[in-house]
Amino acid sequence: MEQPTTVAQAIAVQEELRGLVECVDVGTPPQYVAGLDVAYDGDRLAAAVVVLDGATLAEVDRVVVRGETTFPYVPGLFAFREVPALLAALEQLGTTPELLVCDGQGLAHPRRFGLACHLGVLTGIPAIGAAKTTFVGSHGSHGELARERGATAELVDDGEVVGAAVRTQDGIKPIYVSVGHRVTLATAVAHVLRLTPRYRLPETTRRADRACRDGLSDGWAGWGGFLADSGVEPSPTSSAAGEEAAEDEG
DNA sequence: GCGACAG
DNA sequence: ATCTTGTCGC
Repeated sequence: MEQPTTVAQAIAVQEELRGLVECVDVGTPPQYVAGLDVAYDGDRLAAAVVVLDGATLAEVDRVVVRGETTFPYVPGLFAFREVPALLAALEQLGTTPELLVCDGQGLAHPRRFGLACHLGVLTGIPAIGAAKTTFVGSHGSHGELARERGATAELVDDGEVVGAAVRTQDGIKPIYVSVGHRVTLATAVAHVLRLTPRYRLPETTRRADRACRDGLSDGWAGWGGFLADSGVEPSPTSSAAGEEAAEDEG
């Protein structure tokens, strides 16, 4: 039952896989870090995986696949909408990332099995969730997080610490980080801070967002199901100068 | 009971 | 997610 059709089936899958989440650090600091995101245009979609060098944040690989939606957006079942395309993109990758930075929640989910947990468990690759807004839980009463970059506050839901609000830049809205798989919350937060030298969102997320969005524009010339446009191509459009107007937010 | 609800 | 220009600020 890996490709559920109904809400009940999807919830059953989450209940079944949630027990496989590992909340511990494994391996060495990642050399390759991947950002994943999906963009939509009606029932069509483009999923992107962009791999960056963990130390320099330079892009080393990327894959964009296009296809069609197979599951509607249902709060709490978001993963079932994005996972098929993201897995297809990961398979096309010529590199093996050691960390997946997902655009959504990990354990900060009503059933403690958000997108990051789902992708982590299915791939076995350490994964973290980095969301722009909260889904469950709050941090208000648990001490306001300081205005400075690096400040954090526990994200608590139903008396349980499910993640952390993380201020990635001075004086800007925090993002919400949670464990996906094979990582601890502290390590997940550290990774996010290393990936946000300048903007609110991780570089991985920003690059993946741009990639899948561009993938939607590039037309649909007779696709045959998750066709991929991949490889390390000398970025023709985006260059060094004039990239100052790019803001985060969805 | 009513509203809120990752992207 | 997506609809959307100019504008304020560093």
